[in-house]
Amino acid sequence: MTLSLRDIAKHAGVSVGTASNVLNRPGLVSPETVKRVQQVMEELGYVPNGYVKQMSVGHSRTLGLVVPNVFNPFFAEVARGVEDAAAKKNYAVFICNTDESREREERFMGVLVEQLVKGVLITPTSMKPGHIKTLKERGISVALLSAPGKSASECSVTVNDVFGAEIAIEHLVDFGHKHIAWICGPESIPQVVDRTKGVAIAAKNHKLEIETIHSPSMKFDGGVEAARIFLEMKRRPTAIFCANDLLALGVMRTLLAAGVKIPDDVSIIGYDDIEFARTAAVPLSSIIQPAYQLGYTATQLLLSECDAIETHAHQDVRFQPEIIARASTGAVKA
Amino acid sequence: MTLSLRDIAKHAGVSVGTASNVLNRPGLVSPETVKRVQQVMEELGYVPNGYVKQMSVGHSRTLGLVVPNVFNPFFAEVARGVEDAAAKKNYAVFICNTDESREREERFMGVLVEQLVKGVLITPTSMKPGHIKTLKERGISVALLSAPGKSASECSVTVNDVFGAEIAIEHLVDFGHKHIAWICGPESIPQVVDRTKGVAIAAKNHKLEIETIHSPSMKFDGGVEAARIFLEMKRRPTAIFCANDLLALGVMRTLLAAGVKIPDDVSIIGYDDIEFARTAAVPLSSIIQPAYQLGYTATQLLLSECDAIETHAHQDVRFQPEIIARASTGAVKA
DNA sequence: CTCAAAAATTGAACGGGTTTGACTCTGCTC
DNA sequence: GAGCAGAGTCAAACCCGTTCAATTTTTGAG
Repeated sequence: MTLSLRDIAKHAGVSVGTASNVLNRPGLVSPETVKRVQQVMEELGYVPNGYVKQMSVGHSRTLGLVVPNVFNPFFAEVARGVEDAAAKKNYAVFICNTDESREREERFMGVLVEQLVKGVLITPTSMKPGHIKTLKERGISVALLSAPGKSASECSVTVNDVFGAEIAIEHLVDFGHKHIAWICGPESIPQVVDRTKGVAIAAKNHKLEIETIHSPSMKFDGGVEAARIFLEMKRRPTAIFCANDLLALGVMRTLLAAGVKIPDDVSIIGYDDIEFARTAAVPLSSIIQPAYQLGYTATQLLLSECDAIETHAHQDVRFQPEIIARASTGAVKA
Repeated sequence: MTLSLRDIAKHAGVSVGTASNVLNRPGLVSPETVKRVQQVMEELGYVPNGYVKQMSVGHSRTLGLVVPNVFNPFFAEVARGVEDAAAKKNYAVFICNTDESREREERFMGVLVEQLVKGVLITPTSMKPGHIKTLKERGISVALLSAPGKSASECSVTVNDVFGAEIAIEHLVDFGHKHIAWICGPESIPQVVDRTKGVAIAAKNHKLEIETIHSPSMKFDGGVEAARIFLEMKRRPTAIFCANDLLALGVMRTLLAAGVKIPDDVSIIGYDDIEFARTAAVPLSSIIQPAYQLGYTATQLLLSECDAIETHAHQDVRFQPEIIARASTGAVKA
């Protein structure tokens, strides 16, 4: 049914070996033969079977990108960086969306191993390093995306989340806020942990009162839920720092709907600076992360490891976040 | 290096065939043997080589999802539907982002054929049906996502785009608008064509004056650009209908920045009702499409075709869009 | 024209699963 | 105790592109 290289060889009157060489080392084959074989391939519409090829060669030209939520514009931007870097080296990218679920994360690990991907870029949702060990045992390179590499057995590209949280809080302090709500996501997420650390440092430095509200997810809904909790507090903080923009937008919507004025009654600042932050009802102040860069750099690192696994030295690249102040943060009203 | 089924067989003291049967037809193997082999697999941490397996079987358990822009929340939602439906039948999904580029679309087609995906879900950016034929020749099932199936050789799931555009325009007409700008994307995109049709029908029915502004892309930037053109018109329309929400948000931002009041000076309505439409500076009126459903249904259809290719009858499922009116549309000011 | 070196080509082995036809046991019937 | 069905197991064939040692053809110097 499907066309095999043997069919091509037969049609072109050459051996399989020669046909294979036409594809992979045309230098070894005489120009006329190359032309003839290529013509037959063209005519019959031959496309090599990638599975067999990769099996024969022993490795693939695919990468896996495992992120908690592709639908978060921040990760979308990261993914774009990854794809561009991968495409440059002719790699394809398998995007895996774990939806912040441990179970899905594990399922995908299995799929990736089965698919014999060459390398995996992962933003771990759970801190469990077991997965990564499993991958490495199978000879799959791993790079950590926006999570610090602790094991020193893989590359990582991060943005300084501790610092990012610090400058976010300091921005609020500049406006005179002393009582601040910190809406954070699941503590299994490394970024959340670091940002919480940053909040704590800033709180200590400036003697702030921090109210932590836990959201079960880093998504829009989580923000809606957190805002409800916020609204029920008897003594409301004057400002809110959210672990990402999606949360912040959820919070903003809920607060506005409840008649809370932003920033007059409450200031809000998010994290990630996704495209929609600036188009929000009240343009959202946020912390800028170089998302595209993050993905691009991580992929370059990963591919350099794949290409030269022996000589490769693991690196941790760290970017610095910046603040972008918009209308959602302002001075405390008396 | 890597563990093969032969290693497992040797360790468990059985033949390769039996080991294979343990994995695939445990019914044929005695309970004790199953247990013993499984134990060995567990201990040694065996993961079957997916490539070989798929090669041997001749097909994979992967689907390709080819969309113009994963980063558009609408497609993100579609993708989620696809993933859920696929996961239910234990398929993995390869997400391919064409970025509205013909070249990328073609490149991915090659990758998908090579990867021997079982089926492909595609939202064609170009109208070129050649790709699809190529896929079908290779025995890969295809389903069209939100594009009408013309060839009757595949399933399709669409939302009635002609009607959607009609109700959008009629909504504007209800507010007294007679002079309307239609910001449309590349005409190679089937949805754009249909929506343009709907605009034309409504224009005829209500004797409207339509100004068409072409945007090179369906993305945020396209909206920014289109808005600049709009601002330069000597006699500005009183309302704008955008081919999708991303465009509309780009337009909105640019207009607001230029001091245009929405909806007092200009009404804006988008298409897709992405999550961010309602959180925009001026909550955006839009046309709701059942995005998740779209993806889910298309995948079910595709998988039913994959499972029973002979008995499968192609279907065209068509959803109806609905309008959601928000603050961005209002009556014409005198 | 000869012969060795270079170029081109061949064909079989390989990889790691699946599948299948053959074979060996059981346990049962008559 | 012969005959037989069915369960369990095995070994070999197969899938298809890659690779490489072996063979054939071409080239060109002497």
